[in-house]
Amino acid sequence: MPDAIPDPPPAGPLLGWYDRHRRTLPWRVYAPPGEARGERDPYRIWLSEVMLQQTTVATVGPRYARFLARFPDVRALAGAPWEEVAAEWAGLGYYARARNLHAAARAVVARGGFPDTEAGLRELPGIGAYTAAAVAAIAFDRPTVPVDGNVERVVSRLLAIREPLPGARRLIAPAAARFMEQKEARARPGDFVQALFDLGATICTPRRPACALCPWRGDCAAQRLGIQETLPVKAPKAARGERHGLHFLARDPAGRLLLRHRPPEGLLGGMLEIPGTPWREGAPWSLEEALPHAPLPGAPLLGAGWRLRPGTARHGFTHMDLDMRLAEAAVPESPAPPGMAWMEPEAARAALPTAMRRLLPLAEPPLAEGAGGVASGGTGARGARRKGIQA
DNA sequence: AAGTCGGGGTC
DNA sequence: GACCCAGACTT
Repeated sequence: MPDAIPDPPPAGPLLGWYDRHRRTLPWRVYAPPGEARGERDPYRIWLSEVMLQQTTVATVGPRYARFLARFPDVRALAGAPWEEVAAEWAGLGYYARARNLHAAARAVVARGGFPDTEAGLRELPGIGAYTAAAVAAIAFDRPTVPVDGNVERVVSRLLAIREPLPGARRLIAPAAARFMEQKEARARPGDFVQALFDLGATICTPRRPACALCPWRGDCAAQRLGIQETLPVKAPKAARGERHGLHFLARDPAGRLLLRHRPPEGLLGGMLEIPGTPWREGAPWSLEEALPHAPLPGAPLLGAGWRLRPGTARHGFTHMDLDMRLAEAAVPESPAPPGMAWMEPEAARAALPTAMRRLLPLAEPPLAEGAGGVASGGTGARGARRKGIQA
C-alpha cells in the first residue's frame, strides 16, 4: 500500500457556497437539493465540455449559442457535411476537437444515443479522461470527479502538493476522486463538480486567490503555510521557435479568392488556408524562391503577375511563432485546381482559421474586417500597426 | 513523459 | 512578454 491519500475537506460547505454563488452559464444545469432533477441534454453538456477544452468561458459563450443554433441536436450535427462544421468552428482553435466532435456525433447516432457511463463516453473520439468524467457527472450524475486545471489547482492547494505538474497528477487525481466517498457529494455529483470548477474560477484563482471568501478556508494546507499563490508548481515549458511562410492570394475578376484545403490531420488540419509555401525555420522566403509553391502555375497572370505586399503578418501558435508574407495576383476566371476552391471574400474570411485571417489586411485593397469589404481609410502606417502586422 | 495542437484574455 | 484556460492524442 502506497502512502495514504489524504482526506479531502467536507463537500457540504462547498455545495452550500455553490447554491449561493454559482455562475450562471449558458450550458449550466443545476439540481438544487430537494428539487427534481431537471432535464439534462447530454448533447449540450458534451458540446460545452469540448468547446471549453483549453478555452475560456468568455470565448465559448457566444460561439456555443451560435453552434447550437446551427446544429441544435446530435442528429443535426451528425448529418452535416464536414465543411459546415469546420466553418462553424473556425477561429476557435484546436481543430481536432471539431473533427472528433463530428465523428463522435455520427457514432452516437449510429449507436442510438449517448452512452451514460464514464467508460462508455471515454470510447468516443475526442473524449478523454476529463471530458468523460465531466459529462458522466453533469449529464448523468455519475459519482466521478473530472480533473481539469481548476481541480488541479484547488486540490494541489488544499493538500499543499509541491510536486510540479504534470507529474503531480499522480497525487491529485486519487485525492480528487475521494470527494465522491462523501454522502453530500454523491447526492449531487453534477453540482459538486461544477462547484469545484466555480471555486477554481472565482475564488481559488491562479493569481491572488480570494482565500477570505473560500468555503474551505479553514481546510487548506497551502493557506495555513502561506504558499497558496505558489501552487500549483508547473514544469518549465520549451521555448517557441520561429517559422516563415509566404502565401499567395489569387483573385479572379469577380473578386473571389482561391483557397486550399489543408490535409485532414496535423496543424490546422481539415481547415482552409491561403495557398503558400511550407513554414520553415531560418530565413523568410523571397518571392522568387517561393514561386514554385504558388497555385495556378500555368494560368496567365494579369497585370504584373505575383506582387509581394509590404509588411508581414505574425501569429503565435502553442509551439512556434509564424511570420508570414503575402503575394497577390489578379487572374482570369478559371476552374479551381484539385483541393482548392474559389470563395467569396466574406465566406472565406468566416471559414479561415485565425492564422490565415491575419494575412487578409495585407491585401490591396485590404480584406481586413467584417463583410469582406474594403477597410475604410486605408491601411497606411496606422492600419499596419494593428495587432499581428508589422511594417 | 514529452510533443503536437489555437487562440484570446489577462496582468 | 508570460501565463492561463472545464484537454486529447500520438509517439
